[in-house]
Amino acid sequence: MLDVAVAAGVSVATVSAAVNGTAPVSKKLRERIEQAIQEIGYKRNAVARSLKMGTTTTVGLVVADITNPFFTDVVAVIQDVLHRAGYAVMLCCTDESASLQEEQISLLLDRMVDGLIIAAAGDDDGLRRHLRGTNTPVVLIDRLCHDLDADAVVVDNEDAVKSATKYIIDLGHRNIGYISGSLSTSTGRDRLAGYRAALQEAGIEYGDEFVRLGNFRAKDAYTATMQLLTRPDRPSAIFAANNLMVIGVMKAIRDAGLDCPGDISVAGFDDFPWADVFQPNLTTIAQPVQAIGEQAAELILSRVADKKRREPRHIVLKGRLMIRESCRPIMRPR
Amino acid sequence: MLDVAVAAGVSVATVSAAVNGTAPVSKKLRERIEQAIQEIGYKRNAVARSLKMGTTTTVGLVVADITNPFFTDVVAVIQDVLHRAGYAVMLCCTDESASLQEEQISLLLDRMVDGLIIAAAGDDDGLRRHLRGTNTPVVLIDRLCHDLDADAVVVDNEDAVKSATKYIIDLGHRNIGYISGSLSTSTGRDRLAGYRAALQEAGIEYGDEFVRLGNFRAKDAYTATMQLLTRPDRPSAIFAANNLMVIGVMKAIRDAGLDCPGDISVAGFDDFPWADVFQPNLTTIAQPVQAIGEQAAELILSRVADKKRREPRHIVLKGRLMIRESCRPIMRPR
DNA sequence: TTGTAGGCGTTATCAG
DNA sequence: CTGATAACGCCTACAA
Repeated sequence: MLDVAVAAGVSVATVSAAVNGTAPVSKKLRERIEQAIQEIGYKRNAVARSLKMGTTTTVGLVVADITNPFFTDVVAVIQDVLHRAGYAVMLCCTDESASLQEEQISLLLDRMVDGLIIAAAGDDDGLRRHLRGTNTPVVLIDRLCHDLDADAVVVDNEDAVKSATKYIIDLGHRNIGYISGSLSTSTGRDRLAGYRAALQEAGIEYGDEFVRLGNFRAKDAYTATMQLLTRPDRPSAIFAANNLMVIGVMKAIRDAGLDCPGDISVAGFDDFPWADVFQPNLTTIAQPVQAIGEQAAELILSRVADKKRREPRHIVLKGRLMIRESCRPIMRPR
Repeated sequence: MLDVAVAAGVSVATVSAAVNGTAPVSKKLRERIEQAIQEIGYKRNAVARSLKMGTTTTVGLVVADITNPFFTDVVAVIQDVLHRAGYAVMLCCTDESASLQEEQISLLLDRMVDGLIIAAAGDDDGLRRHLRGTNTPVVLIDRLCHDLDADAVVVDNEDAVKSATKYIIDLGHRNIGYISGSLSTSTGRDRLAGYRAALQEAGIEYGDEFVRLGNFRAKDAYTATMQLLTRPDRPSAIFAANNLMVIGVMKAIRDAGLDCPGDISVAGFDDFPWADVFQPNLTTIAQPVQAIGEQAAELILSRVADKKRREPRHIVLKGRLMIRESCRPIMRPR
């Protein structure tokens, strides 16, 4: 910047004013400065600027699994609106590990991100500890954190799973397997609660033996499903609590020599772009990814702009049941 | 840091030395400093550090489409190894737009990233112009940029598509449709070249009417495929030049009331985790995503560590044809 | 309208 | 071993 200043024969203050439009600068000088900038190839150093201003125009985004299409969809829209607002996003991935998550958040906080959007992984304690200290705005997405009064945008998981389970029950199923996500996340807990609520409402007794932990991952879901399938009273339907796990469920069904939906019905949380193209067409719960991303981005933007507003805002959106062909009615002896 | 210094009764210089291990500090003082740090809850300000050091321990990662599973897989491993090395990654998404790409690169360069990993979108001119000026290390992934002597890790696209096309030809197909990616990317061009090479080698005449532009997107691939399917001499097989486009192709085939592989065979670039679970099991070319990510990350790391080494290194890996069930032999009248 | 000077939090250099 | 001090590049009073 100093180079530009001498080249244009002005002071650095004038250059700064011209570049940022902070103070009025005569047209003549502005032009000289523009030209000098071109010639020198000057680029403003955002690091120095950040140090002085105490703001980085960067927000940190930490998600549990960047490989999960649901998260990538959300990340894409967040990235899009944040970029439009002049913000960069630093993406971190925690691999569903609480310790990695703490590291990543530290890393982001060190770099003075202006805000943090987090899809929390694992245990809430670490999160709270890390976030309590700072006054960096935080918005939680997808998963809530108990006792942390941050903004959040989530889906009504319980309601969504409840209606999907009800749909399966209405098809005549009674033995319904459930492949659960990690219960240390709010989504894991809420979705399971939806399943139980639907069962209870239908007067079906809940049995622990029908729910198996899949940890939101295809591999774990595979072995969990295998356990279900080898039971003498194997379920006639299975619900998987996220997209990755549905894949594992389907793989297990195939390897067990079974057919979906012929032998067993399947439904899962999260939709796929290809869900209605390949067989069997999967019945799923579609999340409003676009809205989630937009709301999260706007929430963080408004927080950053106005740090004082204190009452946390929770936005809860609805999932949508996409009925396709992977669930089939069952004839029950009467 | 000053607070820590006064709390520990030492100078900031000593604190800095203790924190970074830059200079020997007596055990006694070190302990006092440690304690003061705990009490105050001091965290080193990475921005100030960056300004002083001229290094941000951050690398920029710009990809054309964060929604594409191929890219997310690669991003995940890059993120992983970079994080392990203490680097943060700033992710930007260009949506296959050249202008957006320039913006994103500017943004990253402003923030003084130590290195740049780029899956280039669109036209090469802008890229070159932006990258020539800086001496920030760059490694290109997936797509090359003509006349830019940067490190790169790519797949031998021509070879991979050639062998896939040969496989289809050996099945007896002669009219083979090709849904191409954007020809302003090296992958778009190289993959098409592979298709043409296989045709030529088999003595099949190449016809422009059988190749349609899908721009690496499902939607464009859908309409492109529809054009192919409504021809009187509709192809008996179609190859799609990436994962997103295969989805579009399959959707079009379904909507045209056709069956794959009964009526028409399909193969595509990029594998899916679920490719062998749903019907039809898709025949694909699997890319070595793990290796691509690792190599790219290590390349940028070594560049950052040692800026002087000048000769660019190109790493080219091989794709692997995953033969499944979406291509079927054809009986030809003789 | 323009210039000068001080400081953001660190680190490096050099005396003590 | 430890402490004072000068940058790093930018922005903002305040003065001219």
